[in-house]
Amino acid sequence: MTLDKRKTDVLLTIVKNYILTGQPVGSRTVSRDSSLKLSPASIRNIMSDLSDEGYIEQPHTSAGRVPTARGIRFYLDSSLEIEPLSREIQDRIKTVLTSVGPDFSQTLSQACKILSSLSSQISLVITPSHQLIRWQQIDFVLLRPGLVMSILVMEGGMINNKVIKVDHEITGDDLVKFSNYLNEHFQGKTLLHVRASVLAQMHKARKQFESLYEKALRLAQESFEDTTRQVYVEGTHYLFQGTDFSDLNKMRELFKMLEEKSKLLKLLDKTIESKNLSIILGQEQKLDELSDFTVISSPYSLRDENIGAVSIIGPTRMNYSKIVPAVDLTAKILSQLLQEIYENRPGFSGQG
Amino acid sequence: MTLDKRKTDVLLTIVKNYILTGQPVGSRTVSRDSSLKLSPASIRNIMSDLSDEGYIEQPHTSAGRVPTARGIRFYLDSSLEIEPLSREIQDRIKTVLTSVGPDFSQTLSQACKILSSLSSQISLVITPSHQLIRWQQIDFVLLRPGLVMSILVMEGGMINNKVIKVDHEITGDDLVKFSNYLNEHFQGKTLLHVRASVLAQMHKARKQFESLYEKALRLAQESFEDTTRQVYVEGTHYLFQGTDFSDLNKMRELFKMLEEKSKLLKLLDKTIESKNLSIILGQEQKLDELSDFTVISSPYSLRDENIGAVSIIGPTRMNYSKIVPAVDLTAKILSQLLQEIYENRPGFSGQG
DNA sequence: GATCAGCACTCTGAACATCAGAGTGCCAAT
DNA sequence: ATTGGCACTCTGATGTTCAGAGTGCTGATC
Repeated sequence: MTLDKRKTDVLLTIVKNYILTGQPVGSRTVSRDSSLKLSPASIRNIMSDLSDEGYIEQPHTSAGRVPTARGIRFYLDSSLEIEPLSREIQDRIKTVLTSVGPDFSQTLSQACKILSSLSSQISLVITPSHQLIRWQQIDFVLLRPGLVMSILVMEGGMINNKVIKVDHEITGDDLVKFSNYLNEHFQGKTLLHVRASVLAQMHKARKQFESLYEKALRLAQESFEDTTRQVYVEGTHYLFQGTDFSDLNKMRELFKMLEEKSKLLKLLDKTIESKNLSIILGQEQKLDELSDFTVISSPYSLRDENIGAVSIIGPTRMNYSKIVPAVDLTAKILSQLLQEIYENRPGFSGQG
Repeated sequence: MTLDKRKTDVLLTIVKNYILTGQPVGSRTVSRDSSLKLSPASIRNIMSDLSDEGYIEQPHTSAGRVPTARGIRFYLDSSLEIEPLSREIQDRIKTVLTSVGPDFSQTLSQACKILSSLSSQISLVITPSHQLIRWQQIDFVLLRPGLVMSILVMEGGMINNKVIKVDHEITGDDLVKFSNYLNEHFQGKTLLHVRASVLAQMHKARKQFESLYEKALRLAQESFEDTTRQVYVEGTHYLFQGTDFSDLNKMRELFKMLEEKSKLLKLLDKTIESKNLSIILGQEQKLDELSDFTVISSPYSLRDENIGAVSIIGPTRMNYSKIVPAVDLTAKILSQLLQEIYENRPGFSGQG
């Protein structure tokens, strides 16, 4: 599905102009802005072809052309030149992210804020997938008889708490034994792996282990549940800046979606899988809540494995060449930070 | 600032009608709807007086009248008849709130959700003020050398975590000593009190205590900081339902505010102080971000002391007689739950 | 055969006029 | 005090006109 030089040139001129102005683009504008020296009449012929091929469309007979999702996609794939971020902005992101405390979830929250303010768009950041991240240590604290808090420390310094109901007979000493046992056996594994092992062990447990360890495993399993995953959302008010789309319904749908964590997680988790930054056009994906919106998402990683993602969401018509590198850099810096924390962790420095 | 029977009657008719329709109310409508049997012409005279006294105003010369903040306030103070909630809805709130796990912050989050869906408005719930709630127990967990997690359990079962940087020399044994010391001395005090005591003790510490306890106190102080307070927000999309106000700017301002936790907390914390439910008219309070919006907020309590609040925020024109009791009841049930948890706590059941 | 000037045609959106409807204020009659 | 009547005002819907922007097509030109 390639286009010849002329068509490409015309299409890109249209897309760029549209992104800049938000208005349909006419043949005369293209003739003026394009590098090819053609009269509007010739341009019109080319535009007619592009319409037939589905790259652009007319809101009505006598309007200019507006790029379709396909047209935007072509632009993104073929010619998105990424403006390198100014040294100043790079430093700003870096200092903001390194200046927060030792709690990595706060770093993520900060990443969300800075990204939103840099891009003037809604920003989303998801905490690491429990499926993918390795754990480092688990602790249990007896809050009162029958109630335990589990504290799960992951590689990279992320921390997860959960309050769990247990038998009233379990004592603080039991909990220490539990955590020792679990730390010994499962350190350095992903939660996905741990959960599978736990289930397998529990199966065997009936014969081999005393019931104490059965309880430990059951407790571990509950701690690993995905309920503590988070989505940080910032900058919702930016949605009101593009006053151009009067379609309040679309906005409402979006806000509804932003409140449904599970839906957001499902969408963004998909972007973790792709190696690099991904751009999702709502129109293209037939996502009702996202029609007219675009998601730009880039995964962050630890030990070269993607575990989470930072994203922005905004109107299809946005300044990609400015925003893409911002999302990209934020993700990269997060990865770098994680790696540093990982390498400095106690007891592991020096060895693999 | 009382009004005679006739004026009162006319004003209330106007307010009720306006809340119902959102449209300016004319003299004929009032004549028809009001209980006094007066012709439109007479009504007009009364309305003219009400205008002069600032209870109602005209959008333009030939429009009907719209109540001012003052008019709404009069309605709220004088004649708000609260529809009792149906048994069904009462039960629904109760079951939702009692069905969540042992973590009280999840109960609060659920309260926010159910309240938003019941009222079809944006709902806000704030976690207990650290100034006001008493603590029950503190624990420390050594995450790695130099990094500690503090776990603060409050009366009523609320739990607060914080990750704190400490000296690398502090060991797990030290932490146990710390928590024993703190639990012994400060259990049952409010955090405000504890913080003051800690500061005082630290002053004396130089002479009387060994440096270990100085460290304990310093750690305690950091755990008590207000940074972990939360605001739950749900139902933002409901703001789009009243399509009538095209003023996107107002909406944008509101969303901006909803993202600023500190500002929200400041606003809502004030409502904790009042004994019962309070209604804040943005217009009345000269709150820029809230002009045209109303906040209905009711405190929840433990041991007859207000510690937090549940609220909804919506257009000035909303169904008060339906929403007020919903907010009220939600707060009451939360208080009840807290009380139950409090009374069942271990080691205290039976004694004061 | 690609290019393009020229032309007829279409559609939008702003400007303007018109008009019914809703509401007001005031006055005079009851 | 109450109210019917009347002149007045403002809004919002409707219709008309018109310039502007853009298109598609045709036929001449290189």
